[in-house]
Amino acid sequence: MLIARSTDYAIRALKYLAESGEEVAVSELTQKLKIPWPFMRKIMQLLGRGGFVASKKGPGGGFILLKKPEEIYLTELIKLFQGPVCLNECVFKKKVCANKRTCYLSKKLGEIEEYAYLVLSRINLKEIMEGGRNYGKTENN
Amino acid sequence: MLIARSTDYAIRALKYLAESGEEVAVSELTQKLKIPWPFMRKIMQLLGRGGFVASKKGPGGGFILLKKPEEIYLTELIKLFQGPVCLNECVFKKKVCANKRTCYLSKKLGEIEEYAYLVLSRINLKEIMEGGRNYGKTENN
DNA sequence: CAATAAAGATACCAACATGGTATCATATAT
DNA sequence: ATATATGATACCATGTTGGTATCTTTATTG
Repeated sequence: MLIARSTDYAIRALKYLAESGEEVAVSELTQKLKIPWPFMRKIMQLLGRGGFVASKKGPGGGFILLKKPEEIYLTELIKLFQGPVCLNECVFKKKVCANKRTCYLSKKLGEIEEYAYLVLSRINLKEIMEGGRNYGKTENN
Repeated sequence: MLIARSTDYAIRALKYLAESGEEVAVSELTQKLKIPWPFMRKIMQLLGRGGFVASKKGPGGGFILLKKPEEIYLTELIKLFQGPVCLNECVFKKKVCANKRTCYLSKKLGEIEEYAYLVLSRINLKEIMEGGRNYGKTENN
């Protein structure tokens, strides 16, 4: 799977922050986005460490977007929540396959990965917000 | 990950069968390919059910290739061992995301998946055998 | 025909990743 | 001072996947 749940939640949260423009507490996020509270907190903390949002403690505190939506690229979020985009890691993690360079399959998988990265690295939050008018709304809303 | 360990083992086994041309027992496969015996058996059984190989019981029995290498496509093997190639399944398995059709991200992920499928569906065993002269040889051999 | 060598079927186990929870510490507004 | 927010971190639950074990069935061969 290219996009994990955590990444998806992060996108929704960032989108919400972008639309709000002001400080938003996790309690609000969790209510509006219907995402489990402690999990949302964890995600916001990571976003903080990743430099996407700033946090303010205390009453009235919360999170605020640090970057412009058009500066937030999908690959960066994926990297933060799932590690580097990778589709072709050789099956033999430890004793790495000796023939990485000459392996035909590895080459082909590499091509796919490259393409995937290219597409993903061009997608930014702004695009997502505009392109999918209803991103992040499930059947239940 | 696009290719799981089981699929990789299957490819190696098929390659071995193709090169051998005759009935090969799991015990031989397991020795030559350095793959755990019971796991190899399981994989061969699946390959049998998938119609890639025929089996013969009893002494001297084993598995023999049913198709020509150029007729064995990677996507079919992947489907057999990992299920359908899928990179963009919506995170919300049960209550499926209502906006699949209008979701911008889903569209983009779909494009990637399509490309991946295209590349993979064109790769056949013959190509792998020729292209990667040493496919399936790890550092230890 | 008995013994043996193979596969068929199936249930089980272990390790790891991921989604999700809980708790205690720290900062800040009022 | 107290309430409300985040920071850090450790823990738990579930699913997937790699891997194992066992019992049954079939066929060869002496």
